[in-house]
Amino acid sequence: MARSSARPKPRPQTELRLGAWLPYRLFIVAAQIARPLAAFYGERFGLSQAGWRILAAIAEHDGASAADIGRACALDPFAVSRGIGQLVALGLATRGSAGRDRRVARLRITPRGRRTFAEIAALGLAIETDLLATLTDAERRSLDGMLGKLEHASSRIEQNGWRALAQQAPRP
Amino acid sequence: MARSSARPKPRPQTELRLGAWLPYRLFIVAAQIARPLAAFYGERFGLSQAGWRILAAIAEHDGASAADIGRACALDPFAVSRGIGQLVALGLATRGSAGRDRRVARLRITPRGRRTFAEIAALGLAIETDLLATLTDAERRSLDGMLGKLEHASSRIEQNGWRALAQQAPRP
DNA sequence: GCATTATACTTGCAAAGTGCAAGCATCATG
DNA sequence: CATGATGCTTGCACTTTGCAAGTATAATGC
Repeated sequence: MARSSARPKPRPQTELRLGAWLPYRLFIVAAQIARPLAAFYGERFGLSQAGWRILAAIAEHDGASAADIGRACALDPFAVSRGIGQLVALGLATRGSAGRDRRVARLRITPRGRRTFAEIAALGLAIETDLLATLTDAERRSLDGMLGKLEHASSRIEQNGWRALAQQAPRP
Repeated sequence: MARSSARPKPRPQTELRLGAWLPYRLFIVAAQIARPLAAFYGERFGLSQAGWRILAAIAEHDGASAADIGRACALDPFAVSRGIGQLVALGLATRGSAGRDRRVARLRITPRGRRTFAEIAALGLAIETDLLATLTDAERRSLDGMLGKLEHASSRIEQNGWRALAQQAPRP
């Protein structure tokens, strides 16, 4: 534990207050945004969250494999497979075969899928614009870099698991 | 992507790329943090996410009612009731009755609950410290205000529902 | 006072989601 | 061409969630 002398360096908070705890605050924002959007694509198109994410992924990378998609939208192979099934059943995507290796799926978005995506994306962008509008210019400029760092750090945390964290946690 | 021109208006992004879309990025960070912590309190204490949140809430506001807790940690009454049941079953909290109105529950944390909370909180704070350590001083200073604004904006978005957003979304 | 309505929380059950073992088809290797 | 690896899918048990209905208590109206 690094204790710095003169200035208040990275605050070494000693108690955890839920409402002030960074992971909780991030979770709340993410959840509050996700719910109305999920209500929209759920009611309107019968899509699950996985379905929407995969649709966005193939809208961007048409012809991707299931593994590609899993990487692009942080879903495990089971969730990807089921989400694809949903998209195919709804007529928003088609399963094809990549030429060389016939094990890998080639996911193609249909015209209907593209229209559906555009409709959800419009709402999604409206939400993003709305959120960004509450920030100052300076905040908007710093947001991207901060999120990048947080993504990287949280990815590392997840990778290492809680046992690694238990080391650096002060003994209770 | 970020273009500094003469017109510094909020960028009107026209396409949605999942990996660059603010709600998705927030979700990923929140999920990547939540998973290892949930694995910890799940394996070690048999707590669910709701259980952990409620435990944190009563550690901070001992003697709160179920409704208070719901407000404090963004859970609906059903989830609160079940979470409390879990905490009581694990011996981490007790259900009592508030004097005046015997409908409202008075949730008290037990000594065991407090020790459990301290142990999880230690990990939680280690995670937070870890995350904050990747940011610059300036970023850390602006983070709190930004999260406050995002919390407020996302709360409003959820309150209004998707129908309100559909108005301001560009027609697809 | 006593019926009616409202509040605070709980319970039960069905639907949806998740995790994981096992399966199938295909490809790569010795 | 047998063996094992890979990419994806399916089945099944388990958990979580959403919601209707239930219980107990309090407040309100007549």
